[in-house]
This record gives sequence, C-alpha cells and structure tokens, in this order.
Amino acid sequence: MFLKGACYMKDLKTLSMEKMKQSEKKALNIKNAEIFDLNYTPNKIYVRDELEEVAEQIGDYLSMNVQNHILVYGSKGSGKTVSILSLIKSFKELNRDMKSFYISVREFSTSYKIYQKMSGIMKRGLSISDVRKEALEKMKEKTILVLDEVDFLKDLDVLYHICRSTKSNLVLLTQKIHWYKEIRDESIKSSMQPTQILFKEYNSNEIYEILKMRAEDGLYRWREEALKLMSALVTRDYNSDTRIGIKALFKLGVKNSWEDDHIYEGLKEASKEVEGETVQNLRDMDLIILHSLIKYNETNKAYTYALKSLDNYRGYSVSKTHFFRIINYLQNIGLLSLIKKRIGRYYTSEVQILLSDPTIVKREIQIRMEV
DNA sequence: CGATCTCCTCTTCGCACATT
DNA sequence: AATGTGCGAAGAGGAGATCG
Repeated sequence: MFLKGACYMKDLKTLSMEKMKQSEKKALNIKNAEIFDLNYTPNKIYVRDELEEVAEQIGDYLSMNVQNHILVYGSKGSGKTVSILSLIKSFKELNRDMKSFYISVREFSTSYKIYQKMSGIMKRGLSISDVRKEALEKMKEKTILVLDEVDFLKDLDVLYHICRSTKSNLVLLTQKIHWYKEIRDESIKSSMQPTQILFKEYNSNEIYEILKMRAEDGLYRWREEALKLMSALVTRDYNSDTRIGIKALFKLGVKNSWEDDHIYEGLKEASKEVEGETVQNLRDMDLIILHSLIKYNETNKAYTYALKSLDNYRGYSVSKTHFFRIINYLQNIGLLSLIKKRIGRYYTSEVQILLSDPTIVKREIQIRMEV
C-alpha cells in the first residue's frame, strides 16, 4: 500500500511533464481546427453528381428570375447542408446582388419564428401578418431561402406566401422522403412544384475523399490506410453519416494515432457525442419517456412506468395520447424506431432504441435531478 | 410614473373520434 | 385494444396602450 503510494508520488512529476509534452504535440498536428466544426462551410467540397442538378436549377433561377423551387432529400450526414451552403456561397461570389437566408427549421419551427428570424424583429405581440410583411420586404431582390429540416415545419404559411407573393426561390432540405407527398394543401403544392432531388448515401470511396480533404486542410499528419478504414467503417456501421467520420478524424488527428483499435474507439466516441447532444436538447418530459422506453421496450409497460416516474420526479402526468405524440417525436429525431406487432388480436409496438449508448439518458436525468 | 389591461401569439396537452 | 388525428382550451409571455 505504502509502496504503491510512494511510486505514485514519485511518478507524478514525470507524469505531468510527459502529459505537457503530449499536449504540445497534440496542438502540433492541428493545422486548422475550424475545418472539423460540423457547421463549417468549406470553400472546396466533394461535389456529388446530384449537386450539379441543384446548381443548374439555381443558375436558371438567377439568370431568368423565375421561381424554381428545389427539394433535396437525403439522410443524416449525406451532405445536404454543407453542399447547399457551399454552393450558394460560390454563387454569391458570382452574383453580388443575390441574397440568401439559411434557417434551421428544427430551431425555428413555425412560420412566425421564421419570419421573425428573417426580418430580425424578435419582439412578441405582433400579429403574424405584421411580421410576415417585414420578412417579405427583405426578399424583394433575388433571394434564396434555405429551409433545413423542413419536415419540422408546423404550418405552411411561409411556403404559401413565399410562392405566391415573392419571387424568391426556396431550397428545402429534409430527411423524409414522404414529407412533400403528405402535404394536403393542393394550392401550396401547385404553386410550389419543386424539383425533387435525392442525395444518395455516400459510399465508402466518397467518404474517403471527404475525409481526405478535411485531413489535408486541417491536419499536418495522418495515415492514408487509416482514412480508408474509417470510411469503410462509417459506411458499414454508422449509416454513412459523414459527421461522425469528421468528428472522429479530429480526435485521431489530435492524438496523431492511427492504429486500428484507436479508429474503432474514435468513431464510437464521436457517435456518442452526436447522440449526447440530441439527448441534452430534450425536455424533461421527453427524457423521462425515453428512459421508460429504454427500460421497457413495449409501449404499454413503458407508459405505466413513465406515469410513475413522472409523478415521482416532478408530480407531472401524461395522457396516453400525448405519450404517443412524444414517442413519435422521439422517432422523428432518430432516437428510436417502432416496429408494429400483432399479438393475438391486439397490437403493440416494439420499441427499438437507436442510441448506441442508452446510459447517457439515465445520466442526463440524474444531472437534471440534482439541479 | 408605475400598475394594469389588452392584444396577439406560442406551446402543451387532453378529449373525442378515427384508424389499424 | 393500441395508436393516431383534429381541434380547441388553458396558460404563458411580452409589448404597447391606458389609466389613476
């Protein structure tokens, strides 16, 4: 016992020196950390074939000034946002008089909020027509409005008014192939008539190209074979989600270690981080329901359990209706998926949790309980 | 001048009814 | 029976108007 302690004390100094040196080394391999920020818009991107079609449509809009709306489908990390933003950036360099707005609908999920964001008028109490008027005023010249994750939009006012009373062009991005089909309002559909473009999932070569570009711009040293393995794994194990590859690349770049097991570990950590952010953004009610679904993967048992925990934690309650609405929401943001089953005469849904590490939910609850 | 009222919207949630 | 949908009620909240 004593000996161990002594050893530890003795090592502390060398340990800290070693760590210090390591930290210096870490910083040494990073050429530009910004490159690895998931919201970074690079000047140079991997141009997928489908992007040419988008570019053509935008080009037509700009030169003829006739609305030419675009709807882009693609799964998580298929490059929708980055591609579109980079493309618009380069169009802007050619057309100085062109304007553009980018709005994340997950964040601004009603037409009212979108108008507020666009007009810059954030005060409350104004009627929707007032805010709308201000927002449309900003769209008189050639304007492109990008609505990211448009399936989160709760009403269609923006779409209607932008199609009808402006000459602006919409670029809508979504993961949901059915979103447009499910719009009931025919008048909106007939005035919008977007060109629909599907961004396929990247294959492993494409992901390799993307990682290589980021590595070249952001790192001093890396290993080709490592990038190849990473892209293969991202394709196979992480639904071709490029974001996870990029995050992992940064982690490995910092350590400048490219052995196979570090790669596996780095990817796992990266995906946990992405999941962690989603979980942190949930409201208490959602979180508790998610937790009960993890505990009981069958909706009815989970409902009973959720009622109990809600009551314990905050004295809240949920109706079954609302409970299901929340489950649907959780499914929408990709935390779980439901498999409908029939047992005898009855139906149930089996819940499949899509988190690779469900314990973060419990941890998040504990953190919130302490406050 | 501060207090209160009024206006308008947003969000959340449950009820009743519809669907599977 | 288990889920999903439409609708509307309740409460919150912020800013400007109005009043004492």
